[in-house]
Amino acid sequence: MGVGVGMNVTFRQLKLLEAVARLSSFTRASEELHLTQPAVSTQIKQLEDEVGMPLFEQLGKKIFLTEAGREMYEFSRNIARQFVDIESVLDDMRGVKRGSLKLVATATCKYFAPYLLAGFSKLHDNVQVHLEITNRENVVTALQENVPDMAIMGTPPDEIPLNYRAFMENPLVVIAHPEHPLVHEQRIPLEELLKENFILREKGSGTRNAVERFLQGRNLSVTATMEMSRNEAIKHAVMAGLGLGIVSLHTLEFELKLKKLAILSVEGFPIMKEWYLVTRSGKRMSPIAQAFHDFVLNETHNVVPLPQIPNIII
Amino acid sequence: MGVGVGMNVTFRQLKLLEAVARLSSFTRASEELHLTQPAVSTQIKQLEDEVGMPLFEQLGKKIFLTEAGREMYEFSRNIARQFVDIESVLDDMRGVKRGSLKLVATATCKYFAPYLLAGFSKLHDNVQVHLEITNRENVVTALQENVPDMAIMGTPPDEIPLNYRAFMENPLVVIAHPEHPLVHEQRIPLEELLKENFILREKGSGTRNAVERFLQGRNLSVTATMEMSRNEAIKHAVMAGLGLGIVSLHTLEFELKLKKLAILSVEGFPIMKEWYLVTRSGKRMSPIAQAFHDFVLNETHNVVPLPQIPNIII
DNA sequence: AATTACCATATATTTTTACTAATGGAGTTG
DNA sequence: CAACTCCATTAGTAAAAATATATGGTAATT
Repeated sequence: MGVGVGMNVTFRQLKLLEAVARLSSFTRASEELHLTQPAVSTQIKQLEDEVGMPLFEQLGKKIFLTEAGREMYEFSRNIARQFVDIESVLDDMRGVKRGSLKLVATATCKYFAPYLLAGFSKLHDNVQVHLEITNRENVVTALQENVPDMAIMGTPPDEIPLNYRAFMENPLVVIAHPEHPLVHEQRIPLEELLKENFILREKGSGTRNAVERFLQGRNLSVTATMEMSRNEAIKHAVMAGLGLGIVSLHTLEFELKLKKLAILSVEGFPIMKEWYLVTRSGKRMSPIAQAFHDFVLNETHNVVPLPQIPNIII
Repeated sequence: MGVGVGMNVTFRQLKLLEAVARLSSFTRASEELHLTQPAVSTQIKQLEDEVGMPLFEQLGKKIFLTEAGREMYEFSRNIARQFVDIESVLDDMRGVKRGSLKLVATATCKYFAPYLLAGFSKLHDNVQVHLEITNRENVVTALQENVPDMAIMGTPPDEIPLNYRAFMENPLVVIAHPEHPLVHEQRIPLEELLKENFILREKGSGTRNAVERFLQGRNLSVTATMEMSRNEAIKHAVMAGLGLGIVSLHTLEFELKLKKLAILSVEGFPIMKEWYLVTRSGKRMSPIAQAFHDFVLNETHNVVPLPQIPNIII
């Protein structure tokens, strides 16, 4: 059932009550509110009917509140106070001063998404940003359930109607141990590359899909000697000399600087994917979400460090 | 200035918001509130215009609250809660369960008014009763300023328009020291009485006025050898043998029982005044005030002990 | 007694609100 | 793909609510 408010009191009546009580005059209240005096009289009368007791009494020229009137006056002050509160909350929300932003992103985003959040947070003090990093499947169900304001992922799903915007390149590169024999070759043909052992992400992962689509376009395919569900695990396997890997360049910031891994120059690589900002179509974005959206589209390149590909001329 | 409630939100809109949010459906909300779906849509839209942000979003078939919507939902719950509170307060007031009653009374009332209050209080637990005993002048100004719900006095003033109802007799009697020579005479003629010394209330007091009017009607007058502003003082003076006094019978409860004072049998006495329950005309009596008014008119004789006049056959 | 200040009330008018009916869009379901 | 659900929107109409205008009463003021 509903709220159980039996009374048919309107805010307007409370406003009038407040004015009349404060000014001790129907006439002056009517002037303040740009009404005629009878309008005030009838409204107050209706309120009195709702309350079931007189709220004012006129003795001679003077207007007094009855006891019920005093209660209702107090009540209307309380209500007014609540309005002031909610208004300031709404003002803040409109001004992107306050609120929250909930993001969901696929695993690889953890290498750059924090830079985006940090940059955005710096601009909006009282905005709570929440980022959940999870696998692709969970990202999709989160979108379906309308949990986040937005998602960040490499390939928008097609199960649900979505809006997406690419905002950054996502180069997939082949990585090898720095002392791997292929490291110093240029423009390695794919056929040659595929003779190597590969440590890949599991089937169904965005990266794996992209690789397979890429090879399929050339009537080739790859078999993984090992499958791993974490980029970190793949990198370590490659560092351990167990084979080659294919990962997003974003995952390699430190390993390249420390020369723990090398990027191979392979024909057709890097596979150029993109990172997408994804919202459910029809989603009414909050001012904050909109602000973040704009921020990402305009400022990503200023905020996210993309590792350089050192030994390859594209 | 006013309350500063800029928003033109109506209570109705909040009710709809609450219903839509609770049922996650415009259509079902419209059914619950016996409205059509477009009516709900337009009201919510107006509310959204007031707020300046969308409150709901539709994704697929499902309706979700936006963040602003959640704030407004919370807000409407708060408001509804306040309404519930005030309603119970008003219910109590209507049922005479709660509230306050403010009385003002002239000095002599202190001998019986407490019995009225006690009797009334016994019937109404949570009613705060306040009684102020003061001189006649203050009672009048209190009435003028509309401070009390009601006044109790012996002679209603004619300076202000009033309603008054007599509720109890107020016999004025002549008192003497128990060994005064006149004590055993019956039907003492006034002329003889007036040869005595008199200790009277000051001019302008209700008792004094009544006495003077009474004598004036018979072309007589009295001069006070002493004037005192307190009934207690008069009684003590009489007990001390300084002369005769004229006081309300109500003041004599204990003195008669203890035979400290005697009442004389005087021609034309006791002067029969009455006690009046006085309200400003036009005063809208609260349920409590009304209840007290009725109580006094009906129950006074059960509650107030009126001393018997022992040695006089009226 | 006349005037003034103030509120109540009746009637007329305007504004708001809601309904009906119809349509369209978006998404879900069979 | 068709049928269906749900909400948005529009137009026309009816009903309800709020307001204005005009008038009258009461008490204070002169």
